Amino acid sequence: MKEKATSFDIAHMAGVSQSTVSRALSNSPLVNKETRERVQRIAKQLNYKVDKNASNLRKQKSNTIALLLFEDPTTDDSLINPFFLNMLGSITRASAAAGYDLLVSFQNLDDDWHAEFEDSKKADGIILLGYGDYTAYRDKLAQLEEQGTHFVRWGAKDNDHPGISIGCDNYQGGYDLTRHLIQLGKKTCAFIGDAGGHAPEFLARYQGYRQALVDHGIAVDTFLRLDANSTDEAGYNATQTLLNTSSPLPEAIVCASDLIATGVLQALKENGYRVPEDVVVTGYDNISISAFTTPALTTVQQDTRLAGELLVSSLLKAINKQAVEDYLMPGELIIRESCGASQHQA
Amino acid sequence: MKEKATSFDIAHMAGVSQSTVSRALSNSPLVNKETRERVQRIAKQLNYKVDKNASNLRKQKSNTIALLLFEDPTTDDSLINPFFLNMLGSITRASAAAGYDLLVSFQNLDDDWHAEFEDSKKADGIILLGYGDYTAYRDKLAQLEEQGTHFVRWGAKDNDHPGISIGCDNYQGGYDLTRHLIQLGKKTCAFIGDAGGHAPEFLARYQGYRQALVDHGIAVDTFLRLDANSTDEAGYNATQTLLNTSSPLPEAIVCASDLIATGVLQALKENGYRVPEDVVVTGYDNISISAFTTPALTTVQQDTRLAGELLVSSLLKAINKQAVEDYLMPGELIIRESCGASQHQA
DNA sequence: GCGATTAACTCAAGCGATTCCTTACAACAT
DNA sequence: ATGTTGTAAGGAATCGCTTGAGTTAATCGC
Repeated sequence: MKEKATSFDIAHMAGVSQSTVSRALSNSPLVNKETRERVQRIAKQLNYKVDKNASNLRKQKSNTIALLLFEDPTTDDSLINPFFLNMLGSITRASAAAGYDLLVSFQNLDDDWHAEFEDSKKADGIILLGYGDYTAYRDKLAQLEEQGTHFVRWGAKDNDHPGISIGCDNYQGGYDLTRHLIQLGKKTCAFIGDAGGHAPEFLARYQGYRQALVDHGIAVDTFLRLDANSTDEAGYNATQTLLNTSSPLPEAIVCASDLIATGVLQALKENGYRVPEDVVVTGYDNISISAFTTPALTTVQQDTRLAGELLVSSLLKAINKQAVEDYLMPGELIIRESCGASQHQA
Repeated sequence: MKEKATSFDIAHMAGVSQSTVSRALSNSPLVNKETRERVQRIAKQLNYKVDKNASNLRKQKSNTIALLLFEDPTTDDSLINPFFLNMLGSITRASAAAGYDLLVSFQNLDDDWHAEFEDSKKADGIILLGYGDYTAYRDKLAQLEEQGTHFVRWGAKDNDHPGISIGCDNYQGGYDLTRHLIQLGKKTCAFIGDAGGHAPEFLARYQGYRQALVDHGIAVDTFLRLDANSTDEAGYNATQTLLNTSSPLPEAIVCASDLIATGVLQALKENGYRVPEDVVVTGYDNISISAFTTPALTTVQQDTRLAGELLVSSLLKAINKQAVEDYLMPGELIIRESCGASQHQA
């Protein structure tokens, strides 16, 4: 195996200095067009590639974004929430489009993640992704900020938290969904999902749900609010609880995520209830599964493609010291069979 | 914002030379235990992290794996096949466990990917992931090999291809699935999936299907073989074609992937056919959707966790110049309702 | 025609670690 | 006292590239 070529080799072959090679390869106007093309031709011939480590070391920047995916510690770690998997896909695309490499890493919220990436110069900035109770990690975020680390966080803006946030308007989504059910004539709505605050997203969805009830003069019944983290299993269990404690069954069940909703559908089916005839169900996220359940889930779609692009572009702006603002994306109501509405709406 | 500390700063504070700091931080036995601990303590205090670029440059190795995900150019690029998304998750975990960073990148098969990563010293090795017709890219793989780039490829071993492969035994999977249907009494089985060779995985599944038919004395009817790439839409369309051309309907439809199978289910439902009563359907991959379709899909599960671990560990072995062998993992038959069998089997 | 401008390069100083090669010093045997 | 180990640490040369400063030689203005 031949040694890998360096810029000196190219310089030698092209009969110019090594610095000229460097400039030529970065299309600097400081070098004559002919020389530039000659150098580039030779470089291509030798299959030469700039050594990123050397280049980064010298430039003190890595052209790399680190993506930290936080696993929900409360769920089985063998599977990632499909929603985040989609986000990962879209972030990958967006950063590639911006010419940045993407370093992906799974983290536990408890780990020492806050000092790993930008400090070691592996990345110019960090994207934080995950449901999760950032509250307990506020100090770590604060430390990131104090270190001057550039980062963006997925989630709704919370004034308590340092740093910039890109997120979906979960409150509005929960509101829209619930209002839709009310307009379909449902008088009693349960809510299944961890609204206790571990996942701020879920809490916001709950609050939207609650406000919709209030605005339409429906009393909020705390017995109709059940805890569940974002798994189908938790949804299944919560439904069993609901069936045991609440009689008659509410007319609608609003779930904090599609994953929960699938478990709910399962439990209802096993207990002989028909959806949407006996009870209507809604999810949240519009993960790929939700179009294929029976009945297909009415849900709220978060635009993961846009989200990925916004996360990346905001981070890059921050890196380049431009002003960046938090952004709250609207969710889109996706109406399918599980809510019992027949007409579709864009 | 204070400047980031370098090893010189630590050296100065600890009253030792910079080379001693470097040794102390890498736990070299060449430095006295007390000195080592003192240096490490100071480093932690200053929140010092070794500069990866400098370190990598000097060591000529990056402790990073590049994952190249090839998109199927024939499908809508906005969505990634959920199976590969799962693989991505498991590879991420496995490489993190091995202490390697993971650089993720989406590529078109047509791009210049073959010379990007290891050459520029961004990664010590490459994992190639994607369905796909590697045939047309054999020369690129060969070039990788010639450059001395370390890489592992997801997919079945093909003697035509350079490099090592980790894959699932798609032939056996297709065989098992089809035999299962035959044992359930099905006499006519269609196959939907691109068996034309674009996706070698699909071809192997088809061949297994075919052999099962032959072994049980069932004639292979080429009219019952339909083309479809791995999308639900393609499955839907193929089913329409099947309904138009084949009468009566075959007793079973074997699909090359779960995604295809969901489209098939959809089309059958819209045309008033019941699954599994009128016709049974099987998928392949056991993506998360397949447990939630109605009826739930009988399919073959590929162990993505094991696959990820094998890909990573094989690559690391190759990097360390140890012998590596191709590996063909067995698939596991997952029996659900769509094949009409009532009993479950592990 | 001569100083001033400009285009096109070359020089050389880092970037921050790693690591081979010395050196310093104490302990021990001769 | 002299030579021989062994242990701990320092010196300094890289790794391959980027970039500010310095050097030519040609072009320009008046």
